[in-house]
Amino acid sequence: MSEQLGLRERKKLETRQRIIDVALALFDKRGFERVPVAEIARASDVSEATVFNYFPSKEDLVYGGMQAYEDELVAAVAARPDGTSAVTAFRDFVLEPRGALAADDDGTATAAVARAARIIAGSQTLQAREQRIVDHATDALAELIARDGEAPPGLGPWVAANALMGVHRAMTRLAQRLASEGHKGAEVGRTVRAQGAAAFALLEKGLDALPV
Amino acid sequence: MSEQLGLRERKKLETRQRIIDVALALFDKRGFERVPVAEIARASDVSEATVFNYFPSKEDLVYGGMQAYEDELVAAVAARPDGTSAVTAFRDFVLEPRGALAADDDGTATAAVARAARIIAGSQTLQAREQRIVDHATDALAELIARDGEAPPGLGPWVAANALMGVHRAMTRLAQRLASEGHKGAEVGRTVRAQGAAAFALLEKGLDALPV
DNA sequence: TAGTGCGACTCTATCTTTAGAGTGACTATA
DNA sequence: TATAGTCACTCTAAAGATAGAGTCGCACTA
Repeated sequence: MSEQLGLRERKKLETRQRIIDVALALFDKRGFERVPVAEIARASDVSEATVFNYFPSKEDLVYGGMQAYEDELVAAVAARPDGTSAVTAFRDFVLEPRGALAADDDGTATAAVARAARIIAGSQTLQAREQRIVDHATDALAELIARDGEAPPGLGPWVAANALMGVHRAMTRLAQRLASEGHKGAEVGRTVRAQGAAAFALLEKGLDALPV
Repeated sequence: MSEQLGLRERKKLETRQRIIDVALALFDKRGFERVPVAEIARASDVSEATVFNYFPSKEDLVYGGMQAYEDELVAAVAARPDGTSAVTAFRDFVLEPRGALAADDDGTATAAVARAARIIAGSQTLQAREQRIVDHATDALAELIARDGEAPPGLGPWVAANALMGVHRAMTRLAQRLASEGHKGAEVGRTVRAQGAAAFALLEKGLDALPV
């Protein structure tokens, strides 16, 4: 757990995290659009310039984490070992227990998930940004898939990428719903992963496998 | 109470105070000489260079406040209004209720005084430094007194300065003793000031006034 | 429709802190 | 008495944060 970071780097991480915590708390209370960045800066004990040093835009205070996750996801698929299909790499990455939801004994992480859901639900700006992130990841993924097979360039790669991303989005929404309903971390994680695995299986076997 | 400082200046004060607090706590626990500056820096969450940015020497962590007080004292005497004697200006400055000891309801300040006494008592280095500070202030004071009267340059000014500084030191030691014995702030302040006033009166009337 | 204000974001100079290597005194130990 | 180690303190370059002014788009209002 102790990353043995230098003082400089450790303080940067702390500042970054403090800004995020403060901002999300304010967003949750008053709504994303009704909290000026200047106020976040004041409450975080930094200057406004510092907030923009860390986060290129106000939206990144909410979506920085998600953006990073999508980037990692695409990178993981791109860097998969030979012999592993893009679909498998995608599935393995998404299903891997990770982050706070893996072991969230006190419910802190689930509370954060529920809060994020509330914040996003309350802002069209943020919903639009989520869409853009997903679209971008989908395109990148489709590109990878297209490079994979020798099939002619049709709709296949993009449709496949979209289907995969759909599982990911569905898992995210399920997690948000469960968290909002008060279920605690470990259970949420298990449920989401199980449902996700089933969904991937469905896609792999083909939609014909859907029970009638 | 709110000084309306900018962010930069406020953080500097906070950092400075945090370093002092951390250092004194460590000194009290282990002794001045047995706590490396590097450890103070680590525990204060700053680099060693930063400690020396704020405090020219390790001793200044303990004596910075005292040094500043002596400087102010000499400055106050130097800047006294016309018609006021150096002795009067000195006495008024020293007897004025000031700082934490003026109103120390919860005993925080007295605890700090007692701690400072313990720390100093445990280090010859610090005792020597205290002596140097007092000597320096005494010389400066003697200089001011000498400029005052037209008397020939004899021992008078220095002896007078020393006598005045003696009252100040005696008051300090009384405060440290009372604090160490568990007396609380407001009472300590009152007692010290009363005893100090009596001591000044004795000097002013001349030692012949001492009861036999 | 022109004006006004707010708020996101940028830019530059300056201040503060850190990293990291180094010096010199003193201490303990062989 | 040589040797190694500890520690106070210094120095320089680079990183990070702040101040303060300014741009631009947008909403509200006269």
